[in-house]
Amino acid sequence: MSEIPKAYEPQSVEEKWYQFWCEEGCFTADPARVNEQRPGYSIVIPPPNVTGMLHLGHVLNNTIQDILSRKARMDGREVLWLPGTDHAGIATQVQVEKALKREEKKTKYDLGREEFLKRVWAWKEKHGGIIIQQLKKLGCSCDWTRERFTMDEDYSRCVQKVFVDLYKKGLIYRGKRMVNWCPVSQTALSDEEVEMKPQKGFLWYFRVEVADAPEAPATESSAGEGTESDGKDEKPTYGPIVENGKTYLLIATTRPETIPGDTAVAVNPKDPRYTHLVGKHVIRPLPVENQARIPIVADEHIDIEFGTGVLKVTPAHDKADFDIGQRHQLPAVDVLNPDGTMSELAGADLKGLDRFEARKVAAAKLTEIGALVKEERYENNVGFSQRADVPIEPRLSEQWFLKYPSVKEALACVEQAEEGSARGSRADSGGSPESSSQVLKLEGDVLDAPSNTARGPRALPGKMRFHPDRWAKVYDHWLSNIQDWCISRQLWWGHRIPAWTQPVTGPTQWVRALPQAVEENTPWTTDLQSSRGFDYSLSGVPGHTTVFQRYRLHGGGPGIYAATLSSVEEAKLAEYGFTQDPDVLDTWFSSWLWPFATMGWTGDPAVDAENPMLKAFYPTSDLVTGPDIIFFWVARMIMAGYEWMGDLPFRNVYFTGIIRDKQGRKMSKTLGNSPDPLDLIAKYGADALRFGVMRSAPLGQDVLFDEKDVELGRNFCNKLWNACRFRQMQGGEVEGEINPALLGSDDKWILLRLDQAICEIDEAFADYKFNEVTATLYRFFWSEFCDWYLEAAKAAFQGEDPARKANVLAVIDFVLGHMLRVFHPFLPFITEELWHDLGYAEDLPEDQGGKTIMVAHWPKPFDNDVKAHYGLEPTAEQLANAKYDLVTKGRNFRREFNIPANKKIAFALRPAGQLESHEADVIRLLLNAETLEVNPAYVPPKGTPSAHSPLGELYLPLEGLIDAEAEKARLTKELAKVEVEIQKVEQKLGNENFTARAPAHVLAEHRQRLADWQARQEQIRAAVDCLS
RNA sequence: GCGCGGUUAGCUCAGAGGUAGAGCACUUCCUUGACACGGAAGGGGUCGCAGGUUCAAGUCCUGCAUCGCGCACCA
Repeated sequence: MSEIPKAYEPQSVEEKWYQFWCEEGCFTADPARVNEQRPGYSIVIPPPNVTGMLHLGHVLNNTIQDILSRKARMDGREVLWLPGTDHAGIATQVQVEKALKREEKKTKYDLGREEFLKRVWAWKEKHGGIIIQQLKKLGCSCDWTRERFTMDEDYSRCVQKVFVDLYKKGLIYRGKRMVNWCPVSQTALSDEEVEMKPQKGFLWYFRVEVADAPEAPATESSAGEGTESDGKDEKPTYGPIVENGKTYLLIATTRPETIPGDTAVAVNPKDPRYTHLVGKHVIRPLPVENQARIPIVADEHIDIEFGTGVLKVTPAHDKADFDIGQRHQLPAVDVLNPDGTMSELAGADLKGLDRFEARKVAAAKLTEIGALVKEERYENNVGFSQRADVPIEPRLSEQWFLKYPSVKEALACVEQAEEGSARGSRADSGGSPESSSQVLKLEGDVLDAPSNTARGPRALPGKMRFHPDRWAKVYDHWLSNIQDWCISRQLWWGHRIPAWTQPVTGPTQWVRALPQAVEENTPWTTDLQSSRGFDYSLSGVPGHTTVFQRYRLHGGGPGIYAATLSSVEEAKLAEYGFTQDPDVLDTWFSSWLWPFATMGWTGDPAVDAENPMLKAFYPTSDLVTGPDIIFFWVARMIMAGYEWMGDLPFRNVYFTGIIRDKQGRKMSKTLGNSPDPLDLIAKYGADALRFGVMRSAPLGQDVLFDEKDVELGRNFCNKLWNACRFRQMQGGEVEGEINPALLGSDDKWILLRLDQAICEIDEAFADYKFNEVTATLYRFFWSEFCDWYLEAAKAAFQGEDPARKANVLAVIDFVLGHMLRVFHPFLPFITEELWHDLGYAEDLPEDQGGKTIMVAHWPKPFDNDVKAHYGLEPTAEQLANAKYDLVTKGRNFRREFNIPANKKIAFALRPAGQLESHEADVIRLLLNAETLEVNPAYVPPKGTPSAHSPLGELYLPLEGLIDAEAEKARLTKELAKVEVEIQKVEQKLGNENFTARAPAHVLAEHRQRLADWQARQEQIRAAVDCLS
């Protein structure tokens, strides 16, 4: 034991212990140690981007994972918290491209693919470890020996394997379709990467001439626009315009620049205004040099109410239009380049312009040719690229798609917490895998045995639970309506698609080139109808195969696709004239394998069945992540888990809230409202940051972050530090034996409070309510242990009884020893430091806290034997409570009568019964009294303030110093309050319905309450009498 | 449009049928031998609104208001 400094200084402590834990291998999981007595517990980290920097979201997320991991270790489980990063395709590539431009003024094309990728790897080696280092500062107990990266060789192989497997199953296909195109990143995106945002723009109304209109009836309105009768909101009505014998249609659009791409206009077949024109043609106004005739088609999709009821159809640049085009066999004219500029086909006026510039020019052009009728301000939802924050461009493009596998299983496994039946599963998870901790039987003090509480809404066997469970509904909805996943990205950084292609130029070309067997067995497939591929070994080397499919694109030529994992086969394919697909896979197509690809999964069932890591740690126990990636990641991992492991990937998913600033705004770099967690750690300490964040993060709510929370965390640590320092300053034997015979009411009270706290904490843990745990920790340690128990203990320390003093020390050690352990998951550093400083590690076996508090046993609530042994009967608690109540009232006198807090004054107590002298000593000390005269026959001088308690009457005899009138006023005020309470209770008890129907214990409680208030009333009245 | 969440003390949030809670902020007093990153004592709420169920409603039900978040092809 060394002297500890007055204020807690986290920096050196944190550094020292983190290094110690790592050097001693405290975080390293060993699958060989897993058995019935020692169940495995596992979490895979949601891999942060290699480009990433730690932000408060990471702090929240990873602190929770660390708490779960550390708690599980103390529960006696073998814990794997598996860390790593993902390669973040677009984000990383963009960063490196930017750096390249800045430093060398070059583009990736200047370097070429291979050289560019070298640069990305170099960049990754240099910057990729930053976030990992930051997680270490936070205290994360990840198994760093098993750190993974999604581009690791083994991991990449898993990705390829999965691709070929799905391809072979006919679930992956290539198709020419409308995709979400990001003109900045110049790649396709999945639907999930598109964010709808309201945009202010214009609705342009322009007219087009019907080229082959029937003779206009004379009665036809000649105006295209009218207004509906006399309504206040003048809602224009539209119809064909007849003017000078010509018929025109009025069309509303937000995107006039795409007019050159229009290949039809469409109306609803039920729209009487236009039915006679269906089948006719209009003259497309742009480009002016190419005013083509395009048909008027009838399609149900058109909303009669919207705009003019006429829709321009641009199959190449709108998803809905594309579908209409399919239904009516319309050509698609692509008027945009991949970078968002207008193409040749857009015509001379627009060609080369950026799409937004072109929009203005197109509108001007319409005005110029007299086609524009009007423009109005308009707000609509536009899809934005999440990554580049620019409007996406729906674009017809050839991409790889995936029909999601194992959807049925994924839908079935997540328990929907509905009213009724599902509620039943809340109770004991008797048969659940989580209860495997119940088989734990560890020797030692009952108080030291690990907790085996497995209450709460944990998942049933084979099932999964979301916390909070409302996300199950969101998940369910998404999974029930999913579209095929566009998995190819036009990037260089990522997993290159292991598919090779060769277009078929002539009817027999490929047949000559490839072996007969391939031709005969290779099925045809299209993007609408898939089938299983044909497996063949081109090289003839055993175990090396290629999967072939013959492919016909929509409106395109036929081709052959081949997918293989084998480099030997790849060489052969090259020989036969195949080229590898240049694209890479969506990053999520690799992260969805994270829970098992990180554990050495190979895809070979025989090998995987013998994999000790998978056997010990799959399925993982808990996943902690943000709800913003429920579709991107969580749902897809569940599908992958079923598809390749035949089992769900995790049992519980904890969804964190989103961290916002104290005004409720999202954290963002541009707002500058996102504090750097490392600064906070430097200023307050990692424990303080952890505690502060956890304290303000209720389950299922967003977190409004305030630096004050971290300050509070620091204060808490400092308080803990000083409480332990106080203990240390008392000296004496460490963790002496507690003698039950010497326990006073305060000792018993704090032991009961400790028991209560442990119960509450276990319960909150079972429900993943971490902020409730912190609330209990805070209350128990600060409001109960420090404010009352330590203060009361000073009476023994100042007293003359060495046996009592030693016993109080033993109680303090007992409580602190338990407290440090329940604090440990939240405050790993300071608890480890104090654990050793106070000498609690000394007598314990190495693997039970002797080396580190990390594996000290989690405290267990007291059983009846323990309670009986220490005499922890409810009356002990009542006596202590009565004492504290009396003390509070006594202290209140100081304020009422303006007596400075530091002035020692004399009190007198007329006890209601027997009061042991050391109990009186405690009261005297807590009152900061000069003396406390305990006298059953005490008669107070007139005008003496008094307070009533079950322990007796407390008096403050300050002759001459007390203003009798003021005291009378005080008592009268209190009397009024008491009378209000009496009235309330009497009213209730006077209600026959209440007395007849309320349960007995409620009734009894009310009667007791009334009696208490009435006694109080009497006492105050007596006191008032005494004053006059 | 559909779905989900919030609305409780000045602020941030707990509480889910039986006497309204915490932290911060505020007021007064206190550098007393663990801690001023501290101690003591206080003040402060008709629990968004309106109905209903109940002996009893922040708590359960129905509607409404309001803020926020998902999902959705209205040009």
